[in-house]
Amino acid sequence: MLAHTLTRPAVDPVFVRSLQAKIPEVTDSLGSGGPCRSCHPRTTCVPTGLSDAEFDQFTGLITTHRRVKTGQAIYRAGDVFKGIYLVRSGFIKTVALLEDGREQMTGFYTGGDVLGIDAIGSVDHPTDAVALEDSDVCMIAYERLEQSSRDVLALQRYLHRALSVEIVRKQAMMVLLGSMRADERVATFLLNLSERLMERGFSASEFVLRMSREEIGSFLGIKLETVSRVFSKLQKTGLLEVETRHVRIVDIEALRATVHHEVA
Amino acid sequence: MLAHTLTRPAVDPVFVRSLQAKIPEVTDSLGSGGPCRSCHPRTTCVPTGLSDAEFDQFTGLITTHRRVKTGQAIYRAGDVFKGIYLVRSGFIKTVALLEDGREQMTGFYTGGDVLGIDAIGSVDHPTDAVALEDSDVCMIAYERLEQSSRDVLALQRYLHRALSVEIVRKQAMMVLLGSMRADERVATFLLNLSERLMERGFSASEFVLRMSREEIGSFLGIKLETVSRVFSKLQKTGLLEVETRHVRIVDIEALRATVHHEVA
DNA sequence: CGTAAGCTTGACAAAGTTCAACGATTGTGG
DNA sequence: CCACAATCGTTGAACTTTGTCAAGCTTACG
Repeated sequence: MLAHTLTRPAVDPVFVRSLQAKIPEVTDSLGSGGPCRSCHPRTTCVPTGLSDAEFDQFTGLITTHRRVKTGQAIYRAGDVFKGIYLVRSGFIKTVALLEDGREQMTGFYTGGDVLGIDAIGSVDHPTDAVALEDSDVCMIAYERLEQSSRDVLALQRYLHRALSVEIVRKQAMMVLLGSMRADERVATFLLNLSERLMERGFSASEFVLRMSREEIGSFLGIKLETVSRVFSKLQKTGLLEVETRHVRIVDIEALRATVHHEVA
Repeated sequence: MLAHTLTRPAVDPVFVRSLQAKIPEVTDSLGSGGPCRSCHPRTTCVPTGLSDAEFDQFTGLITTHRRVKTGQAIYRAGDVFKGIYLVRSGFIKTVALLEDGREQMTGFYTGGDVLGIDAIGSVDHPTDAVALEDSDVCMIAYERLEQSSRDVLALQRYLHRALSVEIVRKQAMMVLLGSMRADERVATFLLNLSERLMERGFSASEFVLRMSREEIGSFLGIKLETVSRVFSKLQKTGLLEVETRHVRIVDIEALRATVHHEVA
């Protein structure tokens, strides 16, 4: 019953700091009761409705704890699926590769997100997962999770929710890719990012993009030049301030209005 | 132990027939041991690795068996999520609706597919499910499935696989929507359809589309006119024969080559 | 049998891509 | 620690693809 000693710390208020002072004292917290002790509890990450015993059971599932440097892969498409990953800190992209070499970004994952869950019914991973900055992930072996989610209802629900979140997000991306114009896509992207950062305690209006224009474009189904042009346009119209990777949302309402563009 | 009396009949060789002679003797089979007795077992539908007892347990999960007429909804976005559906026969589309009225097709489902699984972690359904022809679906109440998948490993795996299939399909659609040109999208769509029909025992080269050009377009992120033009072009180049909704794939290899268009 | 809905095709407009040049930022090795 | 190379980002101009609008035709349905 260590759960009451749990430090779920107030999250870093300066978002940018994660770019400089990365990798907190991981090994330390590993020494004192499992790496998840200091994880931020989210709906998508550590289940919230767990008893102390259940929480211990959950953190006990963690098999591996891994640091990845910028550019390194956590797994590659075709790798044998061993388990899912909880992102502890950092920023990770997942990429699908077509036979002819074309790439499509399928998702961005940050602290509190569940990664690699799309492989859950398969033998191997369908995508690459690559760190966009030095990151920190925990693996839960699928076999153990499978077993435990049969024993503990809360874990089963947690797993189903994580899967559902993934489906709903992908579905939302289908809508974006299938029916939005470039400026709507970019606006939606920024609003989503803003919201997710806010959930994690960062500023909703000012942040640093960890991905290149090309990666944004690949995610949104447009070219990097188009991304750049939309940024410039949004800046010109006063909704946004952009300086390379530093973004400040000036008029969030107008940005929201951009998405549901009234066809004049 | 009734499982050996199971009639998993050879599937209808004439695909078109499902448009005329729909709805087999459902009520009869309901009377004699559950509607799933006559369901075609698929990786995505009835689990294949079940013992007789497990199979009975699975079919015992079916709460409701429902017929829907063309145009009727199985559920609407916002409806309370009660359970997932197994498509027994027919053809169903799922549609996401944006605030400003735009629609995006998120999927097509036919015999053997699992429907509504994207709601599994939520209170309500995120999409509409509407029948494109008279169809037949079975509902499995989520509460019961949740319980049973904790008791029976094979059911747990089945559920996970169904969820995974959904994610992987959506991911594939993201790739299509994010990186393919109109003719590649249409070709991919036809090839997928062909493959899925073949899996179900229908002709892979000749079939009837159950959806309109507009619905295809919505699914593929292009306008109906573009769908129509691509069909015409593929016909002109001899890869395809199209007559309104009747399609015959003439040169499947060339169609495959269309997808991975060598950028000359 | 007529009407509505769905499909095709053409001409034109708009959005996004491609290619290219240049400026800015980052990271590395001298 | 500076300088230079490599990568990344911006912008312009021409081009390609797809969307839009409109008309005419076919098919399905009441």
